Amino acid sequence: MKNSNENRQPTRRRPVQTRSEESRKKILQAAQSAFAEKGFEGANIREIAANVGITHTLIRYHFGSKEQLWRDVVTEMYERLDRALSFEEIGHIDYSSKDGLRKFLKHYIRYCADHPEQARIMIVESLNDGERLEWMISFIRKSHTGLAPVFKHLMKSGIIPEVWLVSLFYIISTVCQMPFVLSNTINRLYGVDMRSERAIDAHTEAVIAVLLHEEPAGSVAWPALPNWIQT
Amino acid sequence: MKNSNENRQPTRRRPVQTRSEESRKKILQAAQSAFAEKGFEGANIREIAANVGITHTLIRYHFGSKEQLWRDVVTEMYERLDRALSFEEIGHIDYSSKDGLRKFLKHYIRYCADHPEQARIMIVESLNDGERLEWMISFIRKSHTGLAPVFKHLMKSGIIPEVWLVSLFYIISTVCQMPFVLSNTINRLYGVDMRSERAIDAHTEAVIAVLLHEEPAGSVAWPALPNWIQT
DNA sequence: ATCACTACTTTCCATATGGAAAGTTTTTGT
DNA sequence: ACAAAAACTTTCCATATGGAAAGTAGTGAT
Repeated sequence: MKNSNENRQPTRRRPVQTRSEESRKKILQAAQSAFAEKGFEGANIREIAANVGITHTLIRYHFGSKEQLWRDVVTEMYERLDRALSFEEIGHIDYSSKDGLRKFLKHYIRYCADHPEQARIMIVESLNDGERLEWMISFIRKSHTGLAPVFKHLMKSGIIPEVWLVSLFYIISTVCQMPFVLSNTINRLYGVDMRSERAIDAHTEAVIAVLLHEEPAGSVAWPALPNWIQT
Repeated sequence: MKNSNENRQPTRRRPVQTRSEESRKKILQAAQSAFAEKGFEGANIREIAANVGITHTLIRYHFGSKEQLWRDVVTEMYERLDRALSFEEIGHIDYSSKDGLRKFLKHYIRYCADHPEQARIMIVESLNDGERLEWMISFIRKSHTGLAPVFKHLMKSGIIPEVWLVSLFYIISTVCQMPFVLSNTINRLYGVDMRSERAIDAHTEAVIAVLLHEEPAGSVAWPALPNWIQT
């Protein structure tokens, strides 16, 4: 009744219908946006359902509860991150080189730009604290466990100064994430759309330049800024 | 009726009583925590009132509405930030030197550690977007306007690579803020209390080392980390 | 002391929300 | 085509929430 997987073959008859999967996907997508915007408590399943064009009770039918919907959203997000940062993708890079770090940053910044909801949901739950954060910690720990050797190697190779690992982790990750997490503010403040290629490229260049402490190539045309900040 | 200032001397008689000011202060403090934890919609004035030991209608009496309470909280926060980063404090520093940047970072990181709610509220409202963010933008713009010359100077002096100003702003500010914004996650993940002096010092050292790209002095004993990350 | 004003509480209301129960429609295997 | 199962909707309920109205208690000037 609750878990979607158990729901699939309960009496071992009748396969899942395609319309069901379509509804599920649409609900998950809308729920991800809602939870990222409003947080768990602020989001409401009626609105999510309305955005998908269904009734709120269908969410309960598919996911059992608002809480379980949230868990399925988070699970899917971290699986997506795993795929994006899997060793198939970046595992072959030589981390001891500056070029390796550059590639990693490009990969991760692109991911953050494409999926800002992930960091948003993580942050919102961190603020709230509580059981949902505790549950999410296992996913976060997995990510950190995978990346820790990379960062340690970078420090030992002298590419990054040797600092407290926790700080380094949050310096690198938030520098990649936050402009996209805060895209609404940046848009209202600077009139820049952080989802634009120009902005993503400019930020990628900036992060690489600051972390590796080298002047940017200058190949990127930075998005223009309004007058109040220009002079 | 609505605005607290108008409420002070409505019929220009009877000064404000001290108990009133005490209630106001306590409400503002509790509201700041609540809004930072749950966001505007998630926070509820009944709970805030209960934490202060009053009834929720008294909040309405003092602030007019939940919305106005939020505005007063935000206004107070940004006034506090203004005081902390006012030119009296850091205006005399020579920004063109590395030492100037070091002093600024120490100042600001200390502020973020002492008042993580500010960045939390700013972030939550950015996620939500809407009228409240628009209203808050004027405060944010003021901060950015004040700091932009500093960052531009640092870039022209060659202390920081010349990058897109928006990126630089969010790189520097979030690097200072986020570990304290996410202290709940860090605590659950690494067992480290980011409010501790050791953690604050370690992070300050890390930020300075990474941004200025110099090996840390090593005078700070980093907080110990759990086994799963150690090896 | 007492009166007027401030500070605060009690009570009530409309609405929103997650969830439960029961019903209806659509799909599918035979 | 038809019965059974899945997919989805309608209806109802309990609770939570912000706010309004009216009442009570505390305070200070005279």
